[in-house]
Amino acid sequence: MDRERSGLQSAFQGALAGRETVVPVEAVVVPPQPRRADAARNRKSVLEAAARLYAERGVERVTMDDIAAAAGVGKGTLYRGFTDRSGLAMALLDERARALQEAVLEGAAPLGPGAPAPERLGAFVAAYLGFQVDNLDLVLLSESGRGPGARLGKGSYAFYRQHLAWLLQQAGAPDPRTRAEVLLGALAAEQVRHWVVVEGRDLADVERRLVGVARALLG
Amino acid sequence: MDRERSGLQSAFQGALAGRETVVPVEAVVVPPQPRRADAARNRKSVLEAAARLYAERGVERVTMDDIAAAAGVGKGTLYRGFTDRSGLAMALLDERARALQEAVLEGAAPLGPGAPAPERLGAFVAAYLGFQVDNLDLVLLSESGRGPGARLGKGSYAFYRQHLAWLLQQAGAPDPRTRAEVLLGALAAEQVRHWVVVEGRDLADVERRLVGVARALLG
DNA sequence: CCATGGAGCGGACTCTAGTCCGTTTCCCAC
DNA sequence: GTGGGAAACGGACTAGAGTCCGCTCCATGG
Repeated sequence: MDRERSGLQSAFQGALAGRETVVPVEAVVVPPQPRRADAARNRKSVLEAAARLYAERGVERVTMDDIAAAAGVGKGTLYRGFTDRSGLAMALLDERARALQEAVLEGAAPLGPGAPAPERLGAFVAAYLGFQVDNLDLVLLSESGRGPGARLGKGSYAFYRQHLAWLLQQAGAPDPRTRAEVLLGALAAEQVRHWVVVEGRDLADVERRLVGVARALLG
Repeated sequence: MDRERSGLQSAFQGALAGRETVVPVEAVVVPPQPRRADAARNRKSVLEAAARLYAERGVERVTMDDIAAAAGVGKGTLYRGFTDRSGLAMALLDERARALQEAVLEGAAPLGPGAPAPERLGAFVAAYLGFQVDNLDLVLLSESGRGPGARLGKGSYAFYRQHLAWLLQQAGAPDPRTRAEVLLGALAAEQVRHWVVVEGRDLADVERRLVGVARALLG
C-alpha cells in the first residue's frame, strides 16, 4: 500500500507519529513512480479501464477479472500494482482527493488559510461532505478492505485528521485530536450514505447539521 | 434478517419511522421462535458451535463450513437460519446486547432511569464502550455485511440511537437525532478498535475523552 | 551491442461466502 | 393413525477475491 500513498500524505507522516502536540499540515506533492516503462504503462491502463468500467456499470458490477481483462493485463499485475480491490479504489480517488487537499493547504479562504479557524472548520466540513457524496461508491469501496481497520490509518485519513485537529486546536477546543477523529467518523462514507442515500435527506440539511456538530465540538 | 432482530428492538421500530419528535424507548423482550422442532434444535447447535469455534480459534480462523460441520448441519441450514456471516454474529451478540439494553431501560441509575440526562449520557457512553471492547471481533463481524449499510439500520443500532437522542433532547441539546448518530459513530467498533487495539490507548482514557465529546454535544 | 539479474507479468489455482434445488422431515387435519 | 403439503435440510455448485510461481522482457554495465 505504500506505493499508493500519495507523496502529499507521506510528507507529514513522520511529523505525526505518536506526537501529542498538534502541528499544522505541511505537504509536497510527489506522486509514486514505477521503475519500469511497462509497469507505468500497465498502471495507466488499469486505472483507465477501472475508471471506465466503474463509470459504465457501477462499482458493484465490475470484478477484478473484468478490470484485468479490459486493461489487457493479468490478475497478478493488477494485484502487484494495487494490493487489493480497495487499494485500486484509493488510487482512483487519489487525484480528486489531492485537489481537495491542495484547496485546504493553499486554496482560497475560508477553506484555505486566512480565515479564522471556526470558519475554516465549517468550510472543511462542507467540502469534505461534498467530496464524500460525489465519490460515494469509490470511497465506500476504498474503505471496505478486509481485516478491519480499513478506513482509519489508510489513505488520506491522516491528512484530514491532522488538519481538523489543527483547526480545532487553533479554535481552542479541548482534546482536538479525538474530536477531529469523531468529526471524521461523522463524515465517514457509510454514515453519509445512510443519511443521504438511505434516508434521502437533503444534502444542504445534512451539511447544516454537521456544521452545527462541528461548532459544538469547539466547546 | 427480521427473524434475527430481537423483539426488544422490533417493539419500538414502528414508533420510530420518519418521526421528527424524539420519543423514549419502550420495549418488551420477545425472542424469535422457530416454528419447527428441528429448526430450533439446529439453531441452537449452530449458535453453540459458532460460539465455541470463535472462542477457540478466533473469529478470523473460522469459516462458515467449519461451523456447519461442527454443528452437524448443512450449509443451507446455516444460511436459512442466519442470512449470512454477519447475521450469525448478530445472533451471537444478541443475548449480551439485550443485557445492556435492559440495564438502560430498567437498570440502576445512572445508566438506567432516575439520574439526570447528562449523567445518564456519560454512563451510557462508558457502558457502550465497554460492550464494544468486550465483543470487538463479533461486533466487527456483525457490522461487516456486504453491500454497505451494514452497521446502521441493522441490529440494535436503532435502539441505541433512539435512547441517545432521547437523552440528548432531555438535556436540551440541539438536533438530538444527528448528535446521537455522531456519538454512535464515535463508538463504532472500527473506531474503538483503532484507538484501543491499533494505537493501544488506555481504555479509561478513551472513555474520558468520549464522555467529554458527549458533553460537548449537549451545547 | 549483448548479457544478465531481477523487477514485473500472467493466468491457473485456492479458498470461502453465498446460492440452488431435489429430498427429507415435521406437523396438522382428518 | 396417516397423508399431504409446506417448512426445513444438505451438500454440490457458482462466483469472485486474492495467491503463487515459472516465464518474460526491461534496463543497466561491460
